[in-house]
Amino acid sequence: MPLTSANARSSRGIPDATVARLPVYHRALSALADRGVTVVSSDELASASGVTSAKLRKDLSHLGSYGTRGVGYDVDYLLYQIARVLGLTQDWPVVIVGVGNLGHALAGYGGFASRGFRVVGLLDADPARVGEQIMAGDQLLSIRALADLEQVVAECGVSIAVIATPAAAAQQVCDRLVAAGVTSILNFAPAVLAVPETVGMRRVDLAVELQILAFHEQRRLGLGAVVSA
Amino acid sequence: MPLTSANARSSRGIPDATVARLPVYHRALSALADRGVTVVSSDELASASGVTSAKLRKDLSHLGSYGTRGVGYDVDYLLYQIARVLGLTQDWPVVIVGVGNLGHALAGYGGFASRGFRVVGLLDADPARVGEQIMAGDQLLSIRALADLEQVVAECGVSIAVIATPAAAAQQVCDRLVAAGVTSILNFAPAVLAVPETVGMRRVDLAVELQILAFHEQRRLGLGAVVSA
DNA sequence: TAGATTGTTAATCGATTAACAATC
DNA sequence: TAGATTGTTAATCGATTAACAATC
Repeated sequence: MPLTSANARSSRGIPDATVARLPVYHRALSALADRGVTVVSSDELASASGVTSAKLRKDLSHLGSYGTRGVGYDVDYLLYQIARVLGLTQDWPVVIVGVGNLGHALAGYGGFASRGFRVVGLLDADPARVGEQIMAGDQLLSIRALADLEQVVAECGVSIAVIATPAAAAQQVCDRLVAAGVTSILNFAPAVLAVPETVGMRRVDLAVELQILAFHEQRRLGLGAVVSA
Repeated sequence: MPLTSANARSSRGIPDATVARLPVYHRALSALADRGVTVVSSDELASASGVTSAKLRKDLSHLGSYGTRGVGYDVDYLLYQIARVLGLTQDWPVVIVGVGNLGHALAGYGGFASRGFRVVGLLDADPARVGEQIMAGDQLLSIRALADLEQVVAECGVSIAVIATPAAAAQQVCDRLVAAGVTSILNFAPAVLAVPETVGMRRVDLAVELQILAFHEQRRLGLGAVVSA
């Protein structure tokens, strides 16, 4: 989903609506940089991002004054500034719980690493699989026992976890992760997870995208969607 | 990500912000129904969904008058009404292009089937894999040749496709899908896909969730996220 | 200087919220 | 009838948009 807008503004004063669009700009700028473009106008970047130039300039103005009047924006510099605001310049240690088909695929999935999410731990409940070597991004990791969950989280400073277990195990894993101090959970198990209100975690439904997509398919003639992971 | 709100209102007059929350209500209602609850008040459903009761009632009022004053909402009836609006009561044929680790996992992933997305075709470029039998939801499917793409789309009335190919192949597959009449593409290849503006497809970035998540992690003390697929 | 393009302003529009009349 | 809870109203708040002054 869209992210539910529980808070109107982030602490830095950047509106949520703007933050939600920054990754789109980041992606468009990356594509431009790959093509060797060094400077881009708000008009060009806007149409590459599918927004109006007025909205783009308004959004960027919340980050600071990174453009040059009469010229445009330096692609690399703007790319860095957006990455910084989004936390993409930081390293985010991630643990994956459940190394079945999906967990295995997610471990190898390049989309994590390229956004600063570094898989530092693979956990599985099956004792027979403990010790198995798996490629996670550019490094080889050994599957560890589920019992080591708390230890891995503490050792590596993990604050983000991916649950890719069977549905039946998901809630118990979730409880242990929260207790261990993990503050973000990406749940791929087909289960609704409960977290104590006091923890203050917000819930984001990836499935929302698919459902809205269906809705729009049904309602709007010829209006489809490209969803990118 | 959040769906970009290109259009303020859908054709039925339901605000986009409301539509984006309907799947959350749907999920909360499902959990209640599973627990045997038959009637729920706006207060109860709101706290189960993480919104205020005022917002919930306002949202539901856009669908119609499905509650009973002094009593609450019938869980099953409301569930059906929301499902209908979201298009979950319809069958959406889906084709998956690229049956590697991720494509294989997605084919078997229960989250598709339970939301009306029925996998009707599996395509792969590797001739050696054509004919291979794969479980997709509750049915056995044979992998077909990539050359059959147009035929499968036409035969099954496919309007939604999942791209799970290597990055290098993604754009070509995307072009063929669009030409064949597919209006929604869920792209898991680590590539930015271009679609002609005239097609009018909207772009939704799943990765946005991860990036916003990182942002919030960084900015807001103790405010995390539960992302559910 | 002249042309181009940013960053900001102010008006418009949609979403949220709290309060309450309607009604079961 | 009395209590409970919906559906709606009106005020508030945030987001979008177009126009333009600032400035490279």
